Amino acid sequence: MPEIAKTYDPTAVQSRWVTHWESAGYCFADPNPDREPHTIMIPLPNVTGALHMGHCLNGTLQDLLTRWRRMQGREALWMPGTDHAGIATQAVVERRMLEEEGITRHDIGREALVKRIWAWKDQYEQRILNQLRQLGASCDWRRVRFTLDDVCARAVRRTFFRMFCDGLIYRGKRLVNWDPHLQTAVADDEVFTEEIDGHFWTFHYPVVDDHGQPTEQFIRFSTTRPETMLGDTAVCVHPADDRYTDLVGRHVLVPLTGRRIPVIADALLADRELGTGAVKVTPAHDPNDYACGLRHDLDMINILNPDGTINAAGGEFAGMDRYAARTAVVDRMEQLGFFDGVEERRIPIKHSDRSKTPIEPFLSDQWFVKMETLAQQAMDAVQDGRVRIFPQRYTRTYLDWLGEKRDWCISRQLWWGHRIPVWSRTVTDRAAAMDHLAFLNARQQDDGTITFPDDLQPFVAARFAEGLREGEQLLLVCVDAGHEDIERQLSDAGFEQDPDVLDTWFSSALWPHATLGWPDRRHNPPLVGEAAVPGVSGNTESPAPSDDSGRNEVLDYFYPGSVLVTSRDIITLWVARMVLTGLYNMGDVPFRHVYIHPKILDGLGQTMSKSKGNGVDPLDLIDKYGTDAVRFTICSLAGETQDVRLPVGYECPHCQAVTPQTREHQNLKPLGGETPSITCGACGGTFQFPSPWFSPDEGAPLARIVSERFEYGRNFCNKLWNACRFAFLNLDGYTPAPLEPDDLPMEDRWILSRLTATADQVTTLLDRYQFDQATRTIRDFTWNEFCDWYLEMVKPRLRDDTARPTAQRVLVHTIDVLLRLLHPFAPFITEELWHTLGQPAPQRGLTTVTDASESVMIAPWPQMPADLRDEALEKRFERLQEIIVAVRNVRSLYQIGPKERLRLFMRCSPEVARQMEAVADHFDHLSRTMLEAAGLDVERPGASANFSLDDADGYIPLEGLIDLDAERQRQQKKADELRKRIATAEKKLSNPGFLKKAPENVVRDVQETLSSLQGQLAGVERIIDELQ
RNA sequence: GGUCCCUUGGCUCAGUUGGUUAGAGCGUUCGGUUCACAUCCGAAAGGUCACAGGUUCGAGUCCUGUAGGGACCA
Repeated sequence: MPEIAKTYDPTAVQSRWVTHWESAGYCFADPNPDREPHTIMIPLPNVTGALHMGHCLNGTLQDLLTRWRRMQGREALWMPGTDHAGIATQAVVERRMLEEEGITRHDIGREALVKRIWAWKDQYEQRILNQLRQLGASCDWRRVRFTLDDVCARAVRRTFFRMFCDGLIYRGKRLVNWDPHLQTAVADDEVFTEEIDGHFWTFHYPVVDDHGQPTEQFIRFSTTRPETMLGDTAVCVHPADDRYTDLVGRHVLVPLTGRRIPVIADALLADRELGTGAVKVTPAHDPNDYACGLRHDLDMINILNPDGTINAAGGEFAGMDRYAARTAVVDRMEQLGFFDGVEERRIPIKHSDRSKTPIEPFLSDQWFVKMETLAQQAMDAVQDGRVRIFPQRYTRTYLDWLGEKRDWCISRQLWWGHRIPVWSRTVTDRAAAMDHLAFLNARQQDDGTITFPDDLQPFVAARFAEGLREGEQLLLVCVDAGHEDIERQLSDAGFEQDPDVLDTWFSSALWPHATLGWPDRRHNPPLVGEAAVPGVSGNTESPAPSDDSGRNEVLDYFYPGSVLVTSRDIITLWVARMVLTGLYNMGDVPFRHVYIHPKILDGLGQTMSKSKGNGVDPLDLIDKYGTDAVRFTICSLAGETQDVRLPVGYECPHCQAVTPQTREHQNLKPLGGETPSITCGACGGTFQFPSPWFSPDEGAPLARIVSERFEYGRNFCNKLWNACRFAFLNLDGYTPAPLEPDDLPMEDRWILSRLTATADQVTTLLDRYQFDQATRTIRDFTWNEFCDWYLEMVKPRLRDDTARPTAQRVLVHTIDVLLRLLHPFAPFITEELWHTLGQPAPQRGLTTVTDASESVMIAPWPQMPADLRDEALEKRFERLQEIIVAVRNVRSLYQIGPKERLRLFMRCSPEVARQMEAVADHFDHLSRTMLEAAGLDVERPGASANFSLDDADGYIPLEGLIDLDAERQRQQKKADELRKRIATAEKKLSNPGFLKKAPENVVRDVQETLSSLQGQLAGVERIIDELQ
């Protein structure tokens, strides 16, 4: 018999099986015509930092689905990989560089910075993939991809090229968040708002007539940024504002620039209630003004240089820093007599998260994807059900966002990412422009389109765009991947590649087909360690080959995916874009289902995020509670509506007291000084703690992160472990043999019935992505039915030579099924127990005996025969449970020790009496009670405790222990309660509306309840009588 | 400003299309070292389902409004 520890120790078990599963290749997925595929693409975590509990939930659910489908016989692919996350990753590396070496990217140049970022990426990619492995993720690790690797890069180039050819990509102006300190644009989510002390100035502009001559009228307005007056191109009022109606359509003069600008009416920008009701409009330096500028076709004047100084458009203020210019502008306006006053005010200012300095809205040249048709197609796919989103309410988020059809800005002024594959040079004369492309034999057609010879056309395209200056033309040439020779020739001919890189989402949008090798239709995608097949033909249509020269079977087989598992903030950023590019490149959706899981919040209710410093490393919790406990708990929390709040604390390494994590802890950083530490409130010792901001000092006392919510999972694992431990200790002499279910004792038939119901229910719940309920269902079965009742009931049989073989077989079979059911939730402990069980019981089964599979991971998902379910039996079993609970209640009430044997008398119908007698043995060992008598003629023995069920009264003689008054009171209370319920039921049944309109079965149920309650009341009243 | 979500015993949460007596874990109280498990076993206490209206024979569940909390988009 195997040695088996008294407590489940996860650590050793976990590392053993991670290695074993991988070397056995169970998680590899390859095209297999005999199986239906099941594909999950990981929502690629970015390489800025380590994974936190949000990713842990995300990964756990994907692994659960993957393992479940694999057991169901599907060829289950879970594709792993990471995302380069352009801005975020470049930002961390730049910040570290600045903090540790005091240098910026301009000091080291593009190539060196990118090299540093690659080093960072290598480190974190490894860390992330390791975290996933420790979580038990059964990804196909041979297929790991990274959004900047060769395979993904080719997909990016091809997509860009196709969109360029289709006229879906264009260059245009756009307001971005400009960080003048770092001289880069930052994304909206890299910006935070902070209130600072500022000023609110009021000025006025003179209204001028058609000849530019001042009239007597003025318009007053207020601003927090006076320097932007240098770029004003309108003054705006509300169309319904009577004060200004006559001024709309006329002009005012900007005194600083001498510019004559219109007074316009715009209900979206102007607010009658606010200040003077009039606002200045600076379209090039304010998002709202920009939108207004587009609506009214206003001039957009950029007044800033990239470093935040005023440019030539600022006239006399040119060259001044924007804040110096602000003072100078106010002074000048005052001198000129247009200044009306100033007040102190708290002003919300947007700051760059990267430099912590204020950002400026800044108009710049960007690349865009036209969304009109692409977005419509992506909407159609959800509306007609080709993609279904669970829970359904999130379809609205998706449709609303896509419905705006705002063009997608895909360029980023960064160095880390896919460089935009466009080479350009300015030209003044379109007709002569083809000379620059003579080496490619380019020709301009009558309609202005530029064509290339047939052998070049599939991978080179060119077009004109507006240049930076008036009248200037830009000749754009886009080249597909794999044609470095042409790129070189373009450079030689004076073309320059665009310095910007593509938005990260552009590459992650392609993830579902790029990782499967698209656009290569002739070769399977390379596995880790293999080189990509070079020289893929540059056919823009990339059709599946019709000849036998090779097929990308992986793409054909695994696309489209089955389900995408992610959280709701990703719906717009990523889900929508994946659908869009999937339809565009593949002509089919990237996945059939999207499952949106809750977000993990910290103890303060903020979402856990890499940038907030409140992330909890799952490995910390795994270290404390074990992987399965973490997985099981987190699954149990994954409901449909609520986010998951996860308060954590630091466990003192000296005394194990827990200090709850606060916002202060989250924000502690060394900032060049000592590593932060915490003083324990219980023992006064100090310790360091894990943080995303720094590494603890070598050898310093280190707290680990704990969260008592995971005790739920840990306790469950231990319970399961011990249930199996008990079984193994009782499997001496086990022999496999087929059983006839109908011949089994009641408890066997009951547990098999319950097991069948449980297996069915879990399957149904997983089908609906109801992970929390599935978890609860399994736990309830395991703990409350299998352990609390079945194991207790089977104990006597395991000690009985005659009964033992059958008991062992049913026990083994039940555990076998249970381990399989639980495996997707808790892979490690189930695998360990599967192998432990395999030693005494290598062959098992109920009606047919087979060899157990070599791993539970590849064992079949339980599908129990429907006829094992016996609801009538379950009903009878419930009565048995009720009686035992009632007896235990009496024992507890009268404080009778567990060893003292009680005697039980039951007054009930002969039929119930027969059933009681059949299970009388169970009374003895489950409640240490002898069933003395059962039947209609049973009389209450004197001095006994009493209880009353639906169809039976019970008496337990307790000589000398019964307190008559107390007993009477207890029964009275019970009777009162019953009368109340009877009144409720009677009221219902006397309601004609209820009888007429309620469904028949509901009425019948109430009638049955009533008679049952009346029966119980009669029993209690009889008992009360007898107590007199 | 728009959209969505949440408010159920001390705490954290379930509650499927409205239908018998609203459940669980933790915590609390009482009692337990019977040869699987004290990360355990047995028993118990504890809820006018945020508030106000409405629909309905019937509302924790559907509708409207109010208050508070949160998320996403602008």
